[in-house]
Amino acid sequence: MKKNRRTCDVPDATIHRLPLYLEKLKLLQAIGVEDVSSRQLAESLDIKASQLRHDFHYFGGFSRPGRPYRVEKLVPALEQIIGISEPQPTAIVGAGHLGQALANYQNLEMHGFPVKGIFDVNPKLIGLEIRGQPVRDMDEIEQVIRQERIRIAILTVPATAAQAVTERLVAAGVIGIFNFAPTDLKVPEGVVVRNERLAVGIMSLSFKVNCAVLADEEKTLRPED
Amino acid sequence: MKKNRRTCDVPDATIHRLPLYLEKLKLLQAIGVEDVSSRQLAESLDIKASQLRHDFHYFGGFSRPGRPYRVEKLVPALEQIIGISEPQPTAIVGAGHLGQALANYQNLEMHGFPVKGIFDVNPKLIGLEIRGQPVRDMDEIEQVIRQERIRIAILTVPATAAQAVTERLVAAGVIGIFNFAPTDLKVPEGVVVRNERLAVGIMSLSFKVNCAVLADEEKTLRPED
DNA sequence: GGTAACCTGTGAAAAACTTGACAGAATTGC
DNA sequence: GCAATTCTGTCAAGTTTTTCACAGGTTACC
Repeated sequence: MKKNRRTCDVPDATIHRLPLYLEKLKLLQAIGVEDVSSRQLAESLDIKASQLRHDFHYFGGFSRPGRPYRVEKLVPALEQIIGISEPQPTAIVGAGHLGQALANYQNLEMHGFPVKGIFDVNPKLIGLEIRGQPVRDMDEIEQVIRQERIRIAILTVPATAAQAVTERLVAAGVIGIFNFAPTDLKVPEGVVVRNERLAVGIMSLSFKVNCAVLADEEKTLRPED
Repeated sequence: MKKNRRTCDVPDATIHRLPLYLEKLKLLQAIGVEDVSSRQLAESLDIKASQLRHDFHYFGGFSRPGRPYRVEKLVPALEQIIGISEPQPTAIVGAGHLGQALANYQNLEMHGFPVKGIFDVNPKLIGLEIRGQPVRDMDEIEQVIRQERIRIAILTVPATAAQAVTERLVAAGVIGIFNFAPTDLKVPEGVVVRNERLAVGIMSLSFKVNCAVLADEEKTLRPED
């Protein structure tokens, strides 16, 4: 039991670094780099090599000891760990400005999340084509989710609609929700939600900016320190 | 010295929770709630009350002991800590799909970040009006930043342009950058960058989804556990 | 006025995460 | 073949963050 669960018993902090590793490795792969040591990779990401090795250690077997990592092996290994060895068909629910922007964001597909359905309730948006996909009526959502075997949905609907839409998504088989609506979602066990609050992001930036300003003012006032 | 620095010597984890507290408190304020205890507020955010009190303790003086927090006091206190007592004029650089989506996102202004300039190099976009603001030529960026005293910029340009644009922004006086370009920025000391990588977000979601699926499969295979 | 019910601030304990240190493996140069 | 170098896996130490526990303040009710 323990052994099989291994890949999941990983700290959040590590999980958030895995995509960074993968991105950097893909970049290296693209320019033809074959080997990379923990030190090189860590330095380029501005973290400690020991941390990187520690992270990889949760999964193990990425390299023979004594030799650097092989980019060619590491990329598919990380892809499998992250769950994108196979493309993960993805739905975008809510075709407002943000939904459209994400649907246009070609990197989504490049990273393993091809958009297989875009949905909205607004008749004015239905039928609009975005990168080859039509915006569909919400009525079709269950059918498309089942047909395309969509497990991940990106939620860009207004906060007021978010919970109701979530319930439809979950009922139809979605088990991962990337939530851009500024509200918390209640989901049954086994369904994963990741909240992406842009307002929260810019506010924490603002806090740090404010601190930097205060520190600077202080320095100016008392240069003797 | 120490005393004045107090508000900045705060763990990152706490910083990221401050906006959540503020948001929830504003919601409470809107429905007329006057008092809120650490337990109530914490529960609604799905964290421990002790953590909330500990977070507030970094700043101190939010309440008289023995009595719950006053929403009316807490909201402006948090706004000041976060640095949005006064609206923070903000620029959006890059008026592609994402830039436009953010410019349309009225919550930005509601949260204290009025958009005072939208910029792009693409002549087809220049002149387009978004919520009362025209998309301006990048040539005007220095002038507008100085005139509007913009300190925070949202960067939604392609990765290839990001570093060059950053340098112009910093030279003109921007000290906080909310970076949506999938690349790391080099900035001088005193300038704060927050990277918002959508691809990273969806990949960590995918990892957890994948784990949930594996755990589920395992349970199905060996129900005796 | 006294007691019970809440409440926060605070410091200490516990848990989680990061970093340092080093054993042992592979390679390179001689 | 051997020494020097470079590398990972691993565990222990160090640091940070979260949680617990409780002292002391306030109110409400009897």
